[in-house]
Amino acid sequence: MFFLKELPSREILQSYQTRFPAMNVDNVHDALHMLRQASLLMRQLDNYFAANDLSTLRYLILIVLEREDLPEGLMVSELAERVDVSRPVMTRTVQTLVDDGLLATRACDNDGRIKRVRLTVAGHDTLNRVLPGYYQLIDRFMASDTRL
Amino acid sequence: MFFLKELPSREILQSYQTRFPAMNVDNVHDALHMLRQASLLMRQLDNYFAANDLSTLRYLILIVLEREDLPEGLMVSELAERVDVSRPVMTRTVQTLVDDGLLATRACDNDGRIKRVRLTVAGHDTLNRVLPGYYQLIDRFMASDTRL
DNA sequence: CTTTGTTGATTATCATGGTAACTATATGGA
DNA sequence: TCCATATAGTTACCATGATAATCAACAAAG
Repeated sequence: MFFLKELPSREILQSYQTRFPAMNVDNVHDALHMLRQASLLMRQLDNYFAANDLSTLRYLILIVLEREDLPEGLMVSELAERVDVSRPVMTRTVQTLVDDGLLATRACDNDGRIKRVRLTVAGHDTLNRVLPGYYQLIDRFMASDTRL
Repeated sequence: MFFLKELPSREILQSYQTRFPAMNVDNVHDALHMLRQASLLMRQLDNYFAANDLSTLRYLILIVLEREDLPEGLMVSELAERVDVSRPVMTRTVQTLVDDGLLATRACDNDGRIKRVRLTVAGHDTLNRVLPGYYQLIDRFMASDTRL
């Protein structure tokens, strides 16, 4: 994600308001502020995960699997649904996590179409290694956030 | 951008808190909520711009140029700086906007390295066509937002 | 005036998101 | 049973972000 370095001031938004009366200056101002804050936090998170051989998506897959904690694991399509990403992207990303030893897959006995994905021990370990710094990063970001 | 469909409840965050005492439950909760809201709004904006032969980046380039309103226009690197995107991406995207007739470029007289980018009439028209719906979309999103 | 370094823009390549189309398996009705 | 349809996963391809390397033009020092 990315966003404007310098957001439009309220004065500039006011001038747009005369051109487009439907707009609400406060709502637009708040929305732009939120988008920028989210953009900055996402960038920090991306960098943090990248420094730990992960990505935001790879992390989310691990955390979802840990949270569900099903011995059978989850289907690729269930993961895609929960993380809100397309199935082809999930297929590809799960494959890289299997290659890296953080996930394991098994064919389903009853249904030949289904592949079940679960965390390996290394996957659990990676999560435990990464989570403290993740929470710390969020804490610091929110503490320094000059919200309205 | 993307994000979890279902965020961890406060209870789940509490249980993580016992494992990782450094984390602040409220901060993490607020941060995750913000990230998801931003993700949902970004998706709506992306769809809106795509339906108007734009993208978020293409829109931002147009709005920055209109806001600065310099007859000479802006350099590619100045645009990249303001929109917070890499210069190669800016080069590529400016080129597509020139191809579509929304921007025009001119070499600088004094300095052969510099290329100045400015809005065409069609570029201005596109902005004016797109802005009302853009503000309306943001207004509606913020109005429906169940913030904390 | 030439060499050296800097700056603006671009090219090449990679990463990671998406959609469309395909394969294999399962399911349900004629 | 057999065919039509649906579902899970994948493959192929495209869009758009990044970084590293390259090219051309400028500037400054010897």
